[in-house]
Amino acid sequence: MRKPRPKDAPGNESSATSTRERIISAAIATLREDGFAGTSARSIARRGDFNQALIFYHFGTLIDLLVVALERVSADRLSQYQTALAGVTDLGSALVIARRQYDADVREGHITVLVELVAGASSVPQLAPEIVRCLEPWLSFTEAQIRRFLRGTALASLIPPREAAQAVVALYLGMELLDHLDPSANTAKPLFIVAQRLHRAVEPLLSAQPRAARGRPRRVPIDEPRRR
Amino acid sequence: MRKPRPKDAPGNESSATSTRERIISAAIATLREDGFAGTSARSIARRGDFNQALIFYHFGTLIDLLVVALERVSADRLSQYQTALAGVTDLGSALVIARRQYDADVREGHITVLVELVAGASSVPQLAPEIVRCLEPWLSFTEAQIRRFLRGTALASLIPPREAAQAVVALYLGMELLDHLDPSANTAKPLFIVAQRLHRAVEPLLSAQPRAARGRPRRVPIDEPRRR
DNA sequence: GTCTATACTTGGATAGAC
DNA sequence: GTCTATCCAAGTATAGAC
Repeated sequence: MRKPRPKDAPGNESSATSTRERIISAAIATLREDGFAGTSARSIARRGDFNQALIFYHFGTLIDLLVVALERVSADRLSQYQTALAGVTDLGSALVIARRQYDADVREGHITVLVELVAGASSVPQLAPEIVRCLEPWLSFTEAQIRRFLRGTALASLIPPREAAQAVVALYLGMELLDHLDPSANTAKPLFIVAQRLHRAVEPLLSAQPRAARGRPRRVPIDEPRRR
Repeated sequence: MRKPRPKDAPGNESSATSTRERIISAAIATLREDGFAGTSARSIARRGDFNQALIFYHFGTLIDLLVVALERVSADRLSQYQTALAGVTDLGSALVIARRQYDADVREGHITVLVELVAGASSVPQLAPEIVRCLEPWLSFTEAQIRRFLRGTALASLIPPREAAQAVVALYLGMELLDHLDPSANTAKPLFIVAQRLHRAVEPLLSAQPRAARGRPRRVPIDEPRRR
């Protein structure tokens, strides 16, 4: 099936791997600066100031290069969020940190790259499965956070963590997509503020019942089997 | 700037406008069946069984045709939602109706077309402003609904309708995008169920205080000026 | 491993006959 | 208004010299 590619990781000689890195960086930069539409083998090579043919020598295919870039950025950002939220125990400060992290991502354009690729999958369907693969760690991370902050609250019986995680990721992507279509929309920023406001208002009703609930909310019957 | 296009609406002779319609339908069908990646002047013409050159005669540009298709589908769906939700007064049945409507949209692939175009804007940037224009009515419709169902509840002082509407639309798009990347994900469907469950649980705390609030929630100070 | 040159394909768009 | 034939640009990918 696959084209007989030279090799994915060339020998360890001199500047070999270094060139690979240069190409990856150039690909990421091009996605960030010129968007998916402006990302071609030629434009990447121009930006990175190397020969266009090198892309095919090192990666076999432009798409394969983009997939590597995707993995790189995705893993990079996720680990940032993971370490940033590692020691945090209360939802309030988690929101503050997430917001700070998000601002940085927007400022440095990390998210732009991901969104460009996600959207780009509509033009290059072969990207779709790869994106799904890279999104999965985000989903389970988000799910874990939700589980963590829901534990012991009244909402725990109402919100299924997996589905909530999907919704959060979808909301995140959707907001970026909108802001990206119309940079003046600013969908995402005010949302964090509202979230914090809501949290402050609702918090006393929830976390104020750490274990034994006073007048605990009746468990509403579920009309579908709990998944996963 | 624009190329000297023949005319947007050709004379009223015989089957003239009828051809225009055929082309539009074929474009929509192609977007739905083959996705944005599979949508070209040639593929549209093949599906509609007419000559490829007709597209350029009637619309000047492939993109212009896609924009017309976008407007068509968007306006169509929105009016569906509007009439469906017209007489509804309580949030509970609104959720039921929205869910029914949504199921129909998915089944018939209407949303697919919109999402393909939204995502396609990453490859054809000229689509972006047109999409923003078509999204605006959805935003104000959603905002109006939120206003309507929030009025008189305790949440009214916590949730700014415009921002909430943006979030809802973003969530909607994001879920479709995810389901579209991975059809087995099924992000959207369970969300409606959770929403209904949440509503049933929270409802007594909210709508049970129609006017004068008993022990009304203190108004949390806002740290940013209210927009719009 | 890197370069130049080029083959090949796809797809938007136009000319001009009918 | 519609068709055939064709042009042209962009972009992926490869061959082969260095």
